[in-house]
Amino acid sequence: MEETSTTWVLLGLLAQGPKSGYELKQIVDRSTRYFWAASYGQIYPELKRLEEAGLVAGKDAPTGGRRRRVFRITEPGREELRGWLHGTAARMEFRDESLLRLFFADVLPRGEGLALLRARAEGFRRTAAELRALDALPGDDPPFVDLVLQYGIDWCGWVVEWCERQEARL
Amino acid sequence: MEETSTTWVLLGLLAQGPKSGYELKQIVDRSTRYFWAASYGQIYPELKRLEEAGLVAGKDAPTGGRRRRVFRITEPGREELRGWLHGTAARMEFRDESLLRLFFADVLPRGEGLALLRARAEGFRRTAAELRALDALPGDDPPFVDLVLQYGIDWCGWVVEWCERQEARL
DNA sequence: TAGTGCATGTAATGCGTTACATGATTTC
DNA sequence: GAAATCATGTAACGCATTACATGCACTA
Repeated sequence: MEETSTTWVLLGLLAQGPKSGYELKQIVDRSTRYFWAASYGQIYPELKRLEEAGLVAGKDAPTGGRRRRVFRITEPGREELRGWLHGTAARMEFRDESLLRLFFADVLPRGEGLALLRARAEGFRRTAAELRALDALPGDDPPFVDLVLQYGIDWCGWVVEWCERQEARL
Repeated sequence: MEETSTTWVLLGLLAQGPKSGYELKQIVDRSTRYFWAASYGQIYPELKRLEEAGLVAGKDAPTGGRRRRVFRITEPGREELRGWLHGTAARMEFRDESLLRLFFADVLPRGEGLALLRARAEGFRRTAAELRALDALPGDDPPFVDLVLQYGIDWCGWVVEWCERQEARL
């Protein structure tokens, strides 16, 4: 099976326990979407592909008359996941508009350029608050899940400080 | 005109002086692509659109018998660019595979999880070196262009330290 | 004269989101 | 009984990359 970018999110989340497509989307939106997004249009077809490849197994599990399909990871699926975890190639892509603005700030008068630094700091302050709220949510996350959340918070804090430092310097 | 994500890179780069589509691509690949990529398949059609909208002006400037078309930004183009620079909405998207790996590291034995931290640090050490090489290149960049490069270098350094700190802690 | 770099452009393809259709259940 | 939420799925669309076609110019 040809792996897509959603393969690993789904396999990784299902390794923590069986879930429906809908649940997977909810979880992604509260966790990985900050560094690895996935939409319904990818999740449902990909689950089908994973099932055909035998990496996950789906089972009908309706709640009342409402249809529902829960997937669990299979042993070959776990194997595949471990293989990927041991891999080294790490795709990495960013699209950071406020950084792009900063990059072109030379066309503006000095003061307005510095305002862009302030705006960037402000944006990251907001994201930091968002992540701290996620952190404060009840529920006990496994250590590495927690570590990554902490990374996000620390990173936002660092960016804010960096912007403030540069603004002061210039 | 409907703005796309390439609109601003092109307008911003052309604000620093007239360039051909080919040159724009070269510059993007050595600078903005770290936080804002653009390919030929976007650049050439977008230049055409920008010209139709009067935001840039193209002129044939062949070198010998080799055809070549150079674009400069117009006053309305500059206006448009300034408008965007003053905007606040800042799109921001990441795809960071090594972070995704870390997020799922709980399925691995402790030691192998920590190895993922080391691998991440290693990746960022390499990127830092790449950026420092760009920085060492001759040529005098405007202050904010330089600032953004410095941001990249500092950020990579911070990530490396963060990973080392966490590895030591766990 | 072969290989590399300059230069433009597009077609095919793939990735990913958005919006929608459908319908059951829960909550107010 | 209206609204929100659970739940699945797909079609249409837009964004972006890749690969290719074309051809000139330089250099080893």
